[in-house]
Amino acid sequence: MSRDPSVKRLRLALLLRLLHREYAHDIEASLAEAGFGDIRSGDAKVFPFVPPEGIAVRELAVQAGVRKQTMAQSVDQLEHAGYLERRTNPRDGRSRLIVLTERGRAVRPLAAGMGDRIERRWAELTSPEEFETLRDLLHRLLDRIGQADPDAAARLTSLDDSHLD
Amino acid sequence: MSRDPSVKRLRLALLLRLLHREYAHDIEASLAEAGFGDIRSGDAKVFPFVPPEGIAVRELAVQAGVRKQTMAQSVDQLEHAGYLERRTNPRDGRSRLIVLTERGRAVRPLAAGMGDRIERRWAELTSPEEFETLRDLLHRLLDRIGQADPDAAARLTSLDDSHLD
DNA sequence: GCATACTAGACAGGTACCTGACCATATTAG
DNA sequence: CTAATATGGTCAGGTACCTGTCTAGTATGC
Repeated sequence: MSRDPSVKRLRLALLLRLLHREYAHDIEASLAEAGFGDIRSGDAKVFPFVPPEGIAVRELAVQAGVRKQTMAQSVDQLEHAGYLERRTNPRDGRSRLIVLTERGRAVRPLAAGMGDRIERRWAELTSPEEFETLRDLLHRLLDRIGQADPDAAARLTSLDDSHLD
Repeated sequence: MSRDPSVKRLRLALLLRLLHREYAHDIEASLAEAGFGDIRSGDAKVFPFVPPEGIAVRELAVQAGVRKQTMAQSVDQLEHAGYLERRTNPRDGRSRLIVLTERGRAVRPLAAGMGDRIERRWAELTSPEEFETLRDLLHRLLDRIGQADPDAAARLTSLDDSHLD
């Protein structure tokens, strides 16, 4: 793992931010190309987690690693755009079941594969081994941070899907 | 680099986001602890780049890796809170020079060291070698993305400080 | 069987970024 | 020296998250 001293050592935070932004741009481009330009990149994360029988907003939030309020906002957007519906949950009056509409079902396979495709493309830009190493290192670092700091652990619960909020 | 199959493989985007959020939380905690609770984490990035003779907003933005509009917002905040001033630039009527106030100068050394301290702490949570590898891999991946895609390259100019906007 | 938690979701508001359009000043080219 | 162009800064508006608080339903404990 050679270190090139001619390259300015950028702050880690900047590297993380730039890479995350590229990811979002890629998602957006994929959606637009497939004719779903009205889905915003942040909302695409919903689709892979909506099963045919429906799912609660809270559970969706845990799966996607965001707060329930953030997920509720995405669900609002997608409901408005006609990709999904909120149904009452006959088994729990507080909860509502999110289900895909016809239109939403058309997006599902695309959305599920999108993240994989981007990661595969990136893996090929360096090397698959290098990319897996990168993922492992990020994961390990997050785990260690969570172990070292209970507050951080609470924020990182999405890693082991205990509860959020 | 052992890969533990029992750990759920999280989407790269989620790992990046969570780690970036932890970084921001740490910055915030450091500021609050040092008595600068009125500085928001995103604005802290300004301090390390303001030299005694002053600097233009645009140049600050390049250094920090954000758009000039974003930097202008941070400068507004910090000016309001009394950490810096905008002076007219005698050499260019369009430009204004950002300089630290007395109060701002008190923050500078702290702000400059904060990022380093967090990175050092994180490096110790795994191992310094592992952390440097992580940084290198992030950097390499960004470089490759920039090489492969001119559009991405344009967004990533902060890596080689050519122009933004 | 009713008071006391606990939960799902909604509502309000904030942060750290982003894009696009615009204006005033500076630079350059004919 | 003027016209075209480039640049620094601002204004307006949007996105993807966040925190805190509230309400309405549900589950539990005596």
